[in-house]
Amino acid sequence: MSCGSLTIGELARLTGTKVETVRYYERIRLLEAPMRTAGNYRAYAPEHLNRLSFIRRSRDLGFSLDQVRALLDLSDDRDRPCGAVDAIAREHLSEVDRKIGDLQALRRELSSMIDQCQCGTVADCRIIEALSP
Amino acid sequence: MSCGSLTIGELARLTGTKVETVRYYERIRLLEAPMRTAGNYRAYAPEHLNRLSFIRRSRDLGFSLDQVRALLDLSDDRDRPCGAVDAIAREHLSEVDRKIGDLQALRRELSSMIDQCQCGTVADCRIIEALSP
DNA sequence: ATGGACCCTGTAGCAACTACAGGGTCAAGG
DNA sequence: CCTTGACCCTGTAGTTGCTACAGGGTCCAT
Repeated sequence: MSCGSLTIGELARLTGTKVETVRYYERIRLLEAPMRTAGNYRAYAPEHLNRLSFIRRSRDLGFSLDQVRALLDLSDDRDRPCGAVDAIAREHLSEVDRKIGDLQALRRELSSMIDQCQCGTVADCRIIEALSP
Repeated sequence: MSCGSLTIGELARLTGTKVETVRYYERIRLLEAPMRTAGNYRAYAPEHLNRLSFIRRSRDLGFSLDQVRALLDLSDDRDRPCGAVDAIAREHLSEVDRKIGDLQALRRELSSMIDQCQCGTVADCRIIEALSP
């Protein structure tokens, strides 16, 4: 596309996003709707590339779309103190910690279940037994 | 409810499930549809309680509904060798291990981001910077 | 002018529930 | 006997974060 603007496919490739996902982000107003060409194609400006990169990076770090929205809003207001940003990140961190803890507990249970399996018949399978009431 | 049968609410309470979830399990044919009373209420037998307890316990251990379905099928066939049960459990364990690894990597990134935050203004916030392209 | 790669809208699907709306049933108390 | 409130019924739509069509239009090179 001419004049430094990008098609949706180019934007998607540059950010490692699927085209449908870009349109989805527009629909839920996470990414601003771009100008259209004469043929009704979306024409993205460099700001859109920045914005979408930010979104992808946040998503890769496991922030929810609501959290990403909040981070985007905050990042636009350059003079504001960044305590709120910190709070979102810390909240997410403790969420991740909780998930890790849950999964580790689950892992212990699962693996002790598996260790007890003698691989005989289902009738005396310790795994089935462990799952039964 | 009389004669040792349970209402959906009783079954739900006994298994720590929501009533809607019990109905959902019936709709997707994970839990067999029970008899009905004269007033069209579901009347669950003790087998249903066993079955649902098994489902809940499996779900709590993070098995997917498809995996639970497979485990239930296997557990019904008492004479079959239990290798298939073991395989499902091991597959799930490695999935859990992968998730733990992913979350730990993510945790490291998040927490180093947070450590760098000086809590000044958004303009020089390291978290926003780390998320920006 | 025609082929193929791309783009458009709109809708439906995934997992695994959860939350109504709008009704019917049942048991206890007055 | 009647009412009240707790429970039950069906059916549908919402949640999160996409993904996958269907059925069309556009653009560019050959």
